[in-house]
Amino acid sequence: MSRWKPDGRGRLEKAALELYNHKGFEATTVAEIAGRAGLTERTFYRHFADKRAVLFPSDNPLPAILADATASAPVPLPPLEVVTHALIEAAPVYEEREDLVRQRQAVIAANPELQERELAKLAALAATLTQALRERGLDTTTAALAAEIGIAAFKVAYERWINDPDEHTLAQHIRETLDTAKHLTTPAEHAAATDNVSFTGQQGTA
Amino acid sequence: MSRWKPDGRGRLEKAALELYNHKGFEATTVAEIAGRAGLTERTFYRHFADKRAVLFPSDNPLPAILADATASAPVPLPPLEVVTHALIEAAPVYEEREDLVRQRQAVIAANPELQERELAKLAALAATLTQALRERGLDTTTAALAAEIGIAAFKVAYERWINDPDEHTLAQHIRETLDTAKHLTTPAEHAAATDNVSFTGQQGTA
DNA sequence: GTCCTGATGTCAGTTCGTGACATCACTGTA
DNA sequence: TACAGTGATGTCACGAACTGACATCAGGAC
Repeated sequence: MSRWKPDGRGRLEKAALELYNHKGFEATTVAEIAGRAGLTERTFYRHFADKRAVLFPSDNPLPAILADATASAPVPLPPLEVVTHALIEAAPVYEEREDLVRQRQAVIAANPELQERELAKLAALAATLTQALRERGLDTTTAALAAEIGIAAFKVAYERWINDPDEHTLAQHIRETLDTAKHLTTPAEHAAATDNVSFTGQQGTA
Repeated sequence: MSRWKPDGRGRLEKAALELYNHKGFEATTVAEIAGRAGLTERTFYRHFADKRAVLFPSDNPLPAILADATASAPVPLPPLEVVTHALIEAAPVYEEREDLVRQRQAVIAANPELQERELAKLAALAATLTQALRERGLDTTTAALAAEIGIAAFKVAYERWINDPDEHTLAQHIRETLDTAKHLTTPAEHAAATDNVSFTGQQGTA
């Protein structure tokens, strides 16, 4: 028989997610994770760069999907439509793993360190999109702007998807959010649509 | 005479920036910073939450400026114009400290950990903007979207300002970038403006 | 069979970050 | 003038995050 139980990496991922959920990210030590997976701390660091990386898989398919979708979009499409197309192509990656994504998101939402890492990952996706748009012939600024705005809209759409359970698909939220974005420069009835203004008194100057 | 030299915090900030510049962020230990400032490591942590915080001042005036400018903008303005107005109001904070800002940015650009923190700070600004927009009567989604798009555009404008020395002011870059954003959904001559397409072959799948 | 490879273990060390307690110039007050 | 209180700092001890160097040893290649 084999010298070790198979898929050490998978066991570490599973153990980490369980512990992060059960007792919180900060309160969980790497030694605990490794122990639960039947491995040592040192081995954890052979699979993951740090304690946070275990939640951010390195075999992430999103960059490739975004790059391919951007490259293959019809040529006459305006930049933000290309980005919208690419993001909708990527949506199934989330939708197909909904349970895991939600569990993961709950852990991230509870910890600022993990939120930082999440933002970094999104920024990396924006960089991927930027490069792919440049390869379509866009100048650097336009490419970067379309990419960053696309990711900005994705953030909002993703949060809505997470918070409005099975109301819509993520792809639908992305489509709707980017449609909303188009009207942000017209002086329509944006103001005081309803009176549900929250007078909390705090300014959120964190 | 006083028991200690005055402005320990300031000395720590100065020492940290010098060392981060000179030998890099990672290679600099907190003990070194404290030593150079004539203090101890423990005292460093009384002034700053961690090694990175020394580059991100806690008395940051930006949230208040953005919140105030958002609250005081003319009512009939479309959401993205309100955000543009607020960002331009905030620009002098950077422009007035240009030397320090550039030095700080060089350090951040050289280190992923610091880039993460920078992204987190920008996300906090987006949250501040979102709240201020909601208090103007915008619904949550529109507010969040306008705020995130504004910050996305700010990122691009800021990077252009940093890289194009004294070409334009930051405020001008912000204005131009957000003007560009308005045309991102129209199928104009975005494609192949010139032939400076870079065929690097790599997909940037980091 | 022997050699090599690769995933893991062991161990020692550095650095980050924190809690607990000590010090002592300065400040106010009787 | 004495004396208590305050606050910025120092000292010490410690847990936990990472890392480099070397050891182990099943299984596959030849």
